[in-house]
Amino acid sequence: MPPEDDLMFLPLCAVFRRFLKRQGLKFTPERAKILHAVLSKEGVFEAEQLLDEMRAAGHRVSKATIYRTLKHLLEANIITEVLIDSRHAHYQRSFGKEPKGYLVDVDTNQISEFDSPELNALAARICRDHGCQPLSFNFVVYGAAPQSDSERT
Amino acid sequence: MPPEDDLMFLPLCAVFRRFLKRQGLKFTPERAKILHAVLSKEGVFEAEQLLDEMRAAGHRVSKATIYRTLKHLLEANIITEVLIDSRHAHYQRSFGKEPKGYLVDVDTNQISEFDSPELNALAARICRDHGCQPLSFNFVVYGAAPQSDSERT
DNA sequence: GTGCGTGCAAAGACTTTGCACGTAC
DNA sequence: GTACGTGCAAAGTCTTTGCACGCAC
Repeated sequence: MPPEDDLMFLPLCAVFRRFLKRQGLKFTPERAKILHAVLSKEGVFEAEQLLDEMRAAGHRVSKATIYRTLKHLLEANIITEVLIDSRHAHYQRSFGKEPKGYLVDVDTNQISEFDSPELNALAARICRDHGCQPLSFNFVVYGAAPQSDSERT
Repeated sequence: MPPEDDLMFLPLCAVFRRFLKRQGLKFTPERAKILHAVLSKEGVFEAEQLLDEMRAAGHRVSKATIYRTLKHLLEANIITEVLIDSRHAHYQRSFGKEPKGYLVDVDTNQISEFDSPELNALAARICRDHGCQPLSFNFVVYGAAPQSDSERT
């Protein structure tokens, strides 16, 4: 885990504890470990990935607890769901970050994120035009990276 | 079905037939009926909805055939997938339409579409900046419609 | 007549849930 | 000590697939 993420761990731990206490929920070692694993992910991640990486790191967590904790992290606004495809859920840390846009290379499935100051404004304008409060948005662009001659079919 | 959709049926039928022939596939009554049902949908729709409506209209089609045909319609670029939530797939007719943006009212789950000339340009620019070819994009804004006093919790 | 298409039911992928035991507060 | 949390396995939801029979070409 890069050092910046360790820097985030303690503060976000506190945020999460406060959120849980407010809901009458408990802060458990499993939840702490899952939060730590989440913060170790640079970009977009999936539930199964978290599980694999936590197990590889020697932590014993069940899939059920991962899913249950991701739900709490979503409610606590520490992570956000990113809709990349319709097969399974993708998440990303969002606490302390501006909403992003995502670019998916459909050949490699690599996902990069980009800042999108104009998207915020656009989303807000669309909502205003329809008489509602903007809550969030999801913007994903799909592109094909030019392939080298050797790869071309 | 509104008359405009009937106007689309014959031309899109021809498009679909050509697509199928090109792939060595067959044009069957089931595929025709599914295409007709798809064109009857004004906005975003789901596979299960199609099935229900077709059955209500007295057509006997299996779920499997619906899913298999939706796949062909996607490949034929007659419909497009819209990522609204991570639970199940949403589709919309796309043949002859510009790509749209979508606004979801999270209270009522009502989905409206809007034109987004600037999104095309933005998606293209993002791709260019990352050295790839723009293929498509998905932009969904989530908002809360202001509730009347009687509804407010 | 051949090969693709269809319906059905079973299997698959991802996510949620019921239950018995454990532990944060 | 009392909820809430956990792991496990089973159930749930949406989608895909195997198979035997049928039909478009």
